[in-house]
Amino acid sequence: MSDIALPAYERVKAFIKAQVSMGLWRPGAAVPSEAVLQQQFGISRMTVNRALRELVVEGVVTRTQGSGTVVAQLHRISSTLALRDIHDEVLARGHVHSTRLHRLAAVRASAAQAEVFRLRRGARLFHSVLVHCEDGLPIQYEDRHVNPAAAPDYLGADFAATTPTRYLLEHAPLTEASYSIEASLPSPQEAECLAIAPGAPCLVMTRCTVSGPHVASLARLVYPGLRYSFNGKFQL
Amino acid sequence: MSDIALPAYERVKAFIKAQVSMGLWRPGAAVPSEAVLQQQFGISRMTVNRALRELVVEGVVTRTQGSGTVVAQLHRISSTLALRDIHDEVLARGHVHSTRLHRLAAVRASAAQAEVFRLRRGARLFHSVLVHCEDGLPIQYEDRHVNPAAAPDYLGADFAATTPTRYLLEHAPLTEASYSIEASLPSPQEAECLAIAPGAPCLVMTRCTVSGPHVASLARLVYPGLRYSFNGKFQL
DNA sequence: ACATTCTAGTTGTCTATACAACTCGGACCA
DNA sequence: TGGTCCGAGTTGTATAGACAACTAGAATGT
Repeated sequence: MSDIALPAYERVKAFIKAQVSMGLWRPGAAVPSEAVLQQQFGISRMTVNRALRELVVEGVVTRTQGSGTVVAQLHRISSTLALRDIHDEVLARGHVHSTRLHRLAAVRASAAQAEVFRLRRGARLFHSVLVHCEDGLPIQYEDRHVNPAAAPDYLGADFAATTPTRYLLEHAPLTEASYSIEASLPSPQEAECLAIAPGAPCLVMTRCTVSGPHVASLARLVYPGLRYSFNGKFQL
Repeated sequence: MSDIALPAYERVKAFIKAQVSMGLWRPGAAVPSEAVLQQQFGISRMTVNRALRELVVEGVVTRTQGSGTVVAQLHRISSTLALRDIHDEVLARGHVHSTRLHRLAAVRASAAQAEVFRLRRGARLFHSVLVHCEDGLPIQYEDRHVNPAAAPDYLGADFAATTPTRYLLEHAPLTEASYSIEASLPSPQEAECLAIAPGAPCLVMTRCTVSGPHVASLARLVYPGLRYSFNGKFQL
């Protein structure tokens, strides 16, 4: 097709992927050793090694030192669910993004919040509530608590010009993040802000980010179930 | 900590990640060239090159031939949402998995289905409906259509002993998959099978898999929103 | 029969070198 | 002024060789 002079390591990768994809090499089957592939392709071992290492990262094969290389059991969907700023996301779809700020204040941590942030109960936290719209239609209700230690000037941010996600990425470099996605019903306030019925199902993403030594932020992101979906794709 | 004699390329990776994580090198900032790092660490250029290539895969930096290496703008969450068999998933949690088969039959493709499967309307498809339980509690309603060309013996599979996901992974090697996650309300039948109220919100994953030349399967997986969530984690 | 040792084969890491491909800015020229 | 060319710097790919670390099975000895 479009493979004029593909690099050698890509040729090796393509060859192995083809065998797996066609079902000739089934999960658990042995892949030829580096020495064999080196001879078959007439290239150096380091080049073969690079190809196989990259296939490990892609989840196509697994390798064991001393033993050999085998086709991986389950082929992962590497969905790379990006921690993407919703502003960019909307723009990428060619639409207009706008924001309504509902609340921006300092609060005291509840017991549950204190535990998440690894602070003591009653410690100072920042609290922001925004609604994000795509072409005027609400698509995300963002309820966020922020650790002042990670972003001391959070209350002074201009959320007409930037989003909390972007502000935090820029002021509190990300070292770790975890999330959970579930379905639930919106609270009365969330339903009103999103302009949906109280019984309309919603996608709720709860996201916790860590920056250096601090738990930086805990966000509850509510999406109207009928107007939003997470999508992903995987290719061998 | 636990870093006695880390490989040289890991030391370089750790060094760069630390600079980024601590905010000393901000997104867009230039990373020292391979030649500079080579001298600083007293190692060969190939080793530095490996470290930087791996950081590209991990989404920490971006590189441009001729220009240089810079800290990536947005740090991805590489959640590797696995196409994991629900049977294994339940077992991994230390619980008991069981299955109820509701339907297993050949049907004719609707117009919409024909388009997804790239077949003509009225073509033969297999249709299976199962409910998966964790410790007896329903957690997934699985409505699946399968392309006979990809798995001709699907109707003969023993879904008391295996799951459709596993059967297909074994009989139709995966080359591509796409999915979409959204929130919605269950149909009356789905609500009954999952033993939830008709108004209870659900997570719905629609998943399409491709095997070689065939679109192999289209599945609608319904999870009770209150009993299930997708989780992911990312670490720099 | 059992435990130990050895060995061939495999992957993991690293080096020094080489050339190709590309970018970007400055020098040069019209 | 404006365009062209060149060259230093950078990343991309590839090689041949070396040694370390590990596995699994064969050979050996008790």
